[in-house]
Amino acid sequence: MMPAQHRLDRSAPTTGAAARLSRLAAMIAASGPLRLRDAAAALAVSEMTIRRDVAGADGLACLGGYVTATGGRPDGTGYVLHQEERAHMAGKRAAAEAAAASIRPGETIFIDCGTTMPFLAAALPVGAKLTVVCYALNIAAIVCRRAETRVILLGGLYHDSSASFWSRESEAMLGRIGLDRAFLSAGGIHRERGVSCSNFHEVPLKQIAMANAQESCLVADATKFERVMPAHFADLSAFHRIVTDATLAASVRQRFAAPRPRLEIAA
Amino acid sequence: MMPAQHRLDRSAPTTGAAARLSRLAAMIAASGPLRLRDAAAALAVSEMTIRRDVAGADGLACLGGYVTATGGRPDGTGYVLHQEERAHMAGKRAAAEAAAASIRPGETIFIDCGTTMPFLAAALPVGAKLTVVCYALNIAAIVCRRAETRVILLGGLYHDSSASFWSRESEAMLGRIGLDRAFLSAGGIHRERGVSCSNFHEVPLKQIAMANAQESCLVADATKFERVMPAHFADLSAFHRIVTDATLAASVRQRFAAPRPRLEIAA
DNA sequence: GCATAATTGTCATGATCCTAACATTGAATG
DNA sequence: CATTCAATGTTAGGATCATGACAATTATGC
Repeated sequence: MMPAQHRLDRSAPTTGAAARLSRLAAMIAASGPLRLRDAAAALAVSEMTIRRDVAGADGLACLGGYVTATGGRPDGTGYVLHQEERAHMAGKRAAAEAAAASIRPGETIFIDCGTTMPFLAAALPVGAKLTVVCYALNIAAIVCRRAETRVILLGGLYHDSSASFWSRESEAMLGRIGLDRAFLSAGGIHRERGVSCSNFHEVPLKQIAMANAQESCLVADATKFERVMPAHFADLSAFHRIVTDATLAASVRQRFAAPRPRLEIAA
Repeated sequence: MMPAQHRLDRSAPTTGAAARLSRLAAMIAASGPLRLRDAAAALAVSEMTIRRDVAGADGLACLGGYVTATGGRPDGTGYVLHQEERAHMAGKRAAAEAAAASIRPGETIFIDCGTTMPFLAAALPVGAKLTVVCYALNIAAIVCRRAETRVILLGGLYHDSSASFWSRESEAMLGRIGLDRAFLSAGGIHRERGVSCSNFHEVPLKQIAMANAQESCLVADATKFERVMPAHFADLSAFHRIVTDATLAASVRQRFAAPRPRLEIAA
């Protein structure tokens, strides 16, 4: 009935299941998912033992012959998706695609970071010869695949929480770029308390982009309304448009009915 | 003989394989790998169509029933590699891994762009708490997954040929970063005509990195020796080490036998 | 030294995935 | 309207993966 741990924990285990697990975790953190047979060969045990080790561990899983980290980070590490994270996927996509529909060929646009913006990046009109300015790794990864598109990535120190970069030089660079449209995301949209996000380093970049853009467009699924996040970065009136999805409650729509920003509901 | 494109490009592709691929990439960027059946359901097509789409795309792959982002694991297992990257893969990996072995915990290192450097990025010692400076998208994609690693990406305008960025601001930023080691790649290594690459925009960044580093290490497979590319960026004597693979011809080894740079052959 | 228990390896079975081949749909063309 | 071709769906098979049972090995305690 009682499980295995009948020995005291050592501080540095060099043999046994615990040692294998830590080595596995290190290998995966270093270079991504690992083939099960490679893991078995590297640790000089059978695949079955790897499976058993992983089965009794948090944060690791065997899927499709690979041993991989669970927890699904935005860069594609790990296989397991949290239901929570995907719950509003349809809303994000609808809002992002509606927002992207307004883009005209030849424009220079700014794309924010966050989990909504990848959908916008993917929905950019093809063959439109755009110039895209961004500061997130996952956005760049999508946009850089497009033909006929100039991509400017604002670099700097990487922040894992939003897969984005920041530096003083990036602020200066962005300040010199004239934008046709800026597409911003937000974690909170509140009638009185304005628009906010969770990461403070994003604030200056968002603000500079809005200041330099002829049109500022806020893109967010309906769950972001009436919420407030720690980092305030703009008042509602600073936006020309808010694009969201159709699940926005009627009462909220009423409260946000104003000439500016114009509230657009994606079909 | 003529391929598919017999219609003029529309401004917004709402159907077709290209549109599905973009959406898939967005979903994966937003919330990690997807179950194949979920992807099929979300895009209202069969799993077979998802497989076919993904098979004809770079950067995505189907693994174990999931569709996931590739790029980051240069070991070839189930991953799509560009033709260029396939060539001399064993040599590139051997040289890169030998070069990475010299890295000590806590160091600040510069990693160049090119097809050899992803192997080095993947071979960085685990748990070493490094600071990594880079200017290529694919390098950043690998390094940003590592835990306990600070990543600084030098941004700017994207150049597709080497998946790298360049800007004046990046040069300034790099100029202010003190480096323990700079790992450089090259397309040509010639005894008299020095070290060269194909893209001119890489030249200043390489030179600044070398100037700021305590040790400059050239990493290249054996096929790069005795060749000259258009953009000269350094003399041989500017390097402390050259790390290459064991297929280097004996005659060439003799010619490059010098106290500096020290020629190291990976086993 | 022996008995016991934990650990690991091997095998077998069912489930799932991957690929190829063929059928079907739909759009463009004459 | 018929034809043609590309794109997609369906089916089936072999390959691979996942899981449980059991055997072999190693470690531990008396």
